[in-house]
Amino acid sequence: MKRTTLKDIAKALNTTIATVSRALHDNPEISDEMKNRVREVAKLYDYKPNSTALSLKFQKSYTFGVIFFTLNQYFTTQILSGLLQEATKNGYKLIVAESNYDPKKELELIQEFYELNVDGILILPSRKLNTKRFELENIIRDDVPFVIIDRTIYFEKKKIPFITSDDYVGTREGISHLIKKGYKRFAQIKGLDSSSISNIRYQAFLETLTRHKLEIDHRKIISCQEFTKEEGEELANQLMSLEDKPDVIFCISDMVAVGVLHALRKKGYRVPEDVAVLGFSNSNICEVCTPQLSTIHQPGVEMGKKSIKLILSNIKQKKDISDVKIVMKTKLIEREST
Amino acid sequence: MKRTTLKDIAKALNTTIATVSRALHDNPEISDEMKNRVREVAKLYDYKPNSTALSLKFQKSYTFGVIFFTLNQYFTTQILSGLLQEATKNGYKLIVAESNYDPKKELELIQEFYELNVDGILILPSRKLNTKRFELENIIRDDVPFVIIDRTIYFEKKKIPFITSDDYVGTREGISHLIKKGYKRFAQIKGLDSSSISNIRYQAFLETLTRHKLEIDHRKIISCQEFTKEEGEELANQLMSLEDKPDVIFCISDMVAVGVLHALRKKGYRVPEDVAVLGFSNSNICEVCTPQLSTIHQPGVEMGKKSIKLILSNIKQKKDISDVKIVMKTKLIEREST
DNA sequence: ACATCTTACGTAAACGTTTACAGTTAATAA
DNA sequence: TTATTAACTGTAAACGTTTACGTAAGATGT
Repeated sequence: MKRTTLKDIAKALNTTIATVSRALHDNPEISDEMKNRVREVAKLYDYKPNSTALSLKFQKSYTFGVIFFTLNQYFTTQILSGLLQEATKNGYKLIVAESNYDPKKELELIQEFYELNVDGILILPSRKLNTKRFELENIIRDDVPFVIIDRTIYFEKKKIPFITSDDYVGTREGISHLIKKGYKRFAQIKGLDSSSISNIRYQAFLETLTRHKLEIDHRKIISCQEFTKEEGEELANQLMSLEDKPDVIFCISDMVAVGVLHALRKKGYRVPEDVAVLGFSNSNICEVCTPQLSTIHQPGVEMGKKSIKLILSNIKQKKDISDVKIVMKTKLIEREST
Repeated sequence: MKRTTLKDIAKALNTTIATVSRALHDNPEISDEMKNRVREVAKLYDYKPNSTALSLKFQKSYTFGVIFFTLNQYFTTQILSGLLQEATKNGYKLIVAESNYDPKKELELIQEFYELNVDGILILPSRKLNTKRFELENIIRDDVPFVIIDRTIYFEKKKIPFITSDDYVGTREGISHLIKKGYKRFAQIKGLDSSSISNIRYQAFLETLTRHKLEIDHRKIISCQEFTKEEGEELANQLMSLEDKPDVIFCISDMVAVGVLHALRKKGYRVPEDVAVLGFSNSNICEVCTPQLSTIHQPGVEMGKKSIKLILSNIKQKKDISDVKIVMKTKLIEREST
């Protein structure tokens, strides 16, 4: 029942593990006859090298650690799929962990990954991790590649590569398209101020309106916390109770946008005639809701793949990736809600 | 930059690694003075035991391998969440892999997991793996616990524990509730005949109708393959083109049900007045679509947790789990579509 | 005939741990 | 005084690999 080892094969052939190891690696110092005998026995015994021993020997695990703030979103699972595809394709495994938005847990998980001798760490940090940026910076080791996905965090001393979607351009395209359609009174449901992503979209929102000489009404720009449908409903009601009601509600996430749609329907507003609603991410719910939700597509799977490629370029080709900032193209997806 | 090892500490204190190891394990044979000195240096050097070395030594990795047929469904990611929570809580890691419904890949991944010395394997098998049951049976090793999630596969010689949701009772509750409401002409969109899950729901569907003396119209029972929205639309159209149109469409998944809803709306049928639609799983899309989808809740997170508990009961308490068949309660969730 | 070079294999150290067993010293008992 | 014991620490093997180095035998060159 025990796994067969080099020792077993050596014993069977009355030779040493060194010879067996070399034979299996097709080392030129080993005679063809011996190689054949070794291979035969190896096959017979179904020999498989012990990867733990190899890890110890070579000080690498062929494993990446990945931390998600949640796996409960379509976008994050798309990233996971991309990561898995590209990792397994290259002979790497993924140890997956979920931080549930807890920055302390995120730091702990990073520590744990180091103790596991992972060959690299990828993280989708929660917004809150930004507040622990200093701790994060101090914890990150220089000898294990580190990649930040879906967020941009800048540090004092260290340079850490990140990979995001081009939310700026995505937002600009979405908003300017709506402007062209004649919408004028733009509202935004953004995230908290501590979120880099939210801020980028906010900036793009503001600047696009400004460039088109549209007035910006700051009472129409509000923040949500949990990104839930319920919150979307609540905030939509809040927005529609303004005297000057918006004719566009640009949301931080698709789920929030769905909440907005529901609230609008309940109040009798027509979408997209009275109010246009624009989501973000292009998750699977966009085609499910009524009206179907226009949104800005983030290429989750591709981001995952690219992240692995990035980290592998550091490991395999020894490329310095500390300066890399990958920004992946987004795409406006027009459906019924705009 | 290198990790500090026992050797480093030993050298610093001019002693041996054995003493250091013992001191760190609070071995009574070591003097308190030595223990203190060792601990001090260990702290100073930020010593962390090398888990790879421990894995090699103890022949365990504190790692489980998990195989998903897809991570692109709400239900499967819920299971993943549950698995992760319970695993990390117990100091275990998860290596995650996606088979993308490819039975060959599933078998390969299992092999790979064995080579990685995982302490256990959990799998959500694709329906197609059933056809490779023989290969699967032969590949499974007796010394590494194996758990099947969300599917029931019976083998010739081996006994493998599985954990599923009680789809039989769930279906029965759903259908009989609809019967009570006065619906009479039941249609089912089921999966392929090779799917154990689909068959259980099919049986429950038939038997519930029979018990209530309702006629079963086999033209109203059709199969889908990909479980997509588009397929749901197509099959709904097919069902509604029968002379004797159904007044209930019971679907194999929520996404299929959403497709059905869309098709019905396009054709002008009212839901739930003309046709009731019932999904399965209670995924996040149920509250998103219009009308909101009634469904049968499967406790994904709990199933994940329970799976880890099960496998740990084998590992830690040496319980024989080969006979275990866990069937978790489902729950009818009534929303607007019924 | 002798040095030299190949060829083919063995020895042993290393990766970082744990732990059975073997010392060493000092204290205690006879 | 000497044997016994207790308290502490060191030695070395083991987990399964890889690989620098050593070595033996035969082949080649002069």
